[in-house]
Amino acid sequence: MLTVSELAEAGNTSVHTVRYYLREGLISPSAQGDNHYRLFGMADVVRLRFIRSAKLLGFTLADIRQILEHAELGESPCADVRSIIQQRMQDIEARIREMQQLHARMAVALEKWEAMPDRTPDGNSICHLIESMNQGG
Amino acid sequence: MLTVSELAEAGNTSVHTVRYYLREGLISPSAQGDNHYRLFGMADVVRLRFIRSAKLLGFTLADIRQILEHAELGESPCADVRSIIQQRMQDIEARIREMQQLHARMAVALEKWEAMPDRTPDGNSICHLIESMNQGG
DNA sequence: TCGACGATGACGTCGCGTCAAGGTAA
DNA sequence: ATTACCTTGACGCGACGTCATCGTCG
Repeated sequence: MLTVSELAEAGNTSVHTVRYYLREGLISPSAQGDNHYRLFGMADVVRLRFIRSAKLLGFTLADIRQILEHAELGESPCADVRSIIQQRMQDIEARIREMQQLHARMAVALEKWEAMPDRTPDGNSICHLIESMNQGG
Repeated sequence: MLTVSELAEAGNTSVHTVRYYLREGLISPSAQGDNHYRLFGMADVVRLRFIRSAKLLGFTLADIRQILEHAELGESPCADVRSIIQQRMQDIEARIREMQQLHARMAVALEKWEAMPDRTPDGNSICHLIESMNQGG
């Protein structure tokens, strides 16, 4: 039987993550020692590794919880898994596009600012560099 | 003099955002009515619009706080502004790369899974689709 | 009188990390 | 006795959104 830190090591993660998953009910100890220590077996290692693999593949913990619940009922979670990851891929694509647009705005600003002299703030503007982006683009 | 909601409208944002900035001390009311209402003038509108513009350019609120503090001391924040945005651009680039790598892993997984049949979980694996990614790539 | 607005305050988001105060193992 | 580990619990992050409860305006 493994302790929390041993389980964390076996699952290639941190004790904080393991404790968080315990709090959230994603994993639960297979046994309790007389000393109140939580103890885990190989099934728990398999489960933790599954959770970590799924996270690395882009599933959220809410996704993983749903998959685990299906699996515990003896149902195949495969259909869920395939449809969830398609949704997550679309999420990621949208976020990448947003960040690329932001990056483009930043590049435009920086290029414009490099040719502008420094100035102290006055009553009309706080930082003329930033305020210049409102009209100019 | 403007109320919170009027200020929010003038700054093209929400009352929640304005109240958050008030809590954080990024803006503060120019006056108080007898009724405890917070009242704002045109200088506050300028300040709020500045904050919103800077956010849209990719500055964090901590960045903006620093810029505002320099500006309030009468110093030019231009050097700060230019160096901060370069840092934020690097941050964004790193995050975009991470998300692109994640997206690539997801695409590989999905393609592999489309050819795999559904299966119910057993003692060895919770979801063979996800566990197949550990060894296979 | 009533609905839209104002105020303060606490809690949720996501996935942990950090810190505190204490008990236990070797 | 020391040190590293275990426990529970609360709080921090970023930038707000949401909900609750209350007072105020028109």
